[in-house]
Amino acid sequence: MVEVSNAELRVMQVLWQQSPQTAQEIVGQLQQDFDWHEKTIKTMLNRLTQKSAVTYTQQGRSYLYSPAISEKAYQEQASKSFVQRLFSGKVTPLVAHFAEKGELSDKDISELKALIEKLEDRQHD
Amino acid sequence: MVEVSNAELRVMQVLWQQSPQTAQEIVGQLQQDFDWHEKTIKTMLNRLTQKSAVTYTQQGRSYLYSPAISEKAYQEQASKSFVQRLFSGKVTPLVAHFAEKGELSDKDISELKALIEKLEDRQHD
DNA sequence: CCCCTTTGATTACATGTGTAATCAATATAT
DNA sequence: ATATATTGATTACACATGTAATCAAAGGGG
Repeated sequence: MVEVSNAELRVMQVLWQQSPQTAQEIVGQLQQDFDWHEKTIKTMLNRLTQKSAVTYTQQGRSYLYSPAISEKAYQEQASKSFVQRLFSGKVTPLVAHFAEKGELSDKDISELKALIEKLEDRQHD
Repeated sequence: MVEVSNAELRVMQVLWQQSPQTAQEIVGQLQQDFDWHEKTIKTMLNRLTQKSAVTYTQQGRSYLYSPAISEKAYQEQASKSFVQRLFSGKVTPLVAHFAEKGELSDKDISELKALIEKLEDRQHD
């Protein structure tokens, strides 16, 4: 399983949003949100390619970068291991925390409700 | 916000389960689950006290350790920042992943349902 | 053709983390 | 009292991470 650090994740997210992109484009995207030096971002791209989390194709004198792992796959893997570590694999307590802290909007609640109903239907198989 | 590493979290969990405990007891607990050297665990206790995640009271020649932050507080803080980082703060997509992967038992589903219903009631205020 | 710019590659360096070993103070056994 | 064992404190060391600077190769401008 590819380990992506916190800062590296930001780079992945830019690539998940759109790919392929040149380093220059990626730097542009990230600098809209973070105060990161271009060199710093290049280092991350380098490390991400080394970990095979990002691939590239030569494009003239520069590269075109793409994610090598999908956002969905990453989210699933990371969520599972997070919930495992903190909640012994149970997701309900996590949701309960959000609920308790009033972090759920009405929209969130109805989405969750819809999700649960779909799951209940599936139980009747 | 206190940053607790992965390995350190294991120590915290032992203390959350029961406290206070001596280093020896903590080592005993952890070695049931992990192949960690006693020295390693002592180091973690030391680092945790330095970060003020764990407190202690002198007990003769040794210490009695206790968590300085509650499990609940830690879970809340960590969950919030995790969901923020990966899902822009939305918890539903995380639950959806679990659902999709069949990680939810019937019991999980009914617990979630009960939770949602309670939340809906609250909406009627 | 030669110099400057751009781009990825390499190197740097402080701090965190996993994983211990050694040290120093103290209690204990003989 | 002295040697030993125990306990926390200090030191060690490799690898990860955040944050860049420098290097080297390759194009572009004059």
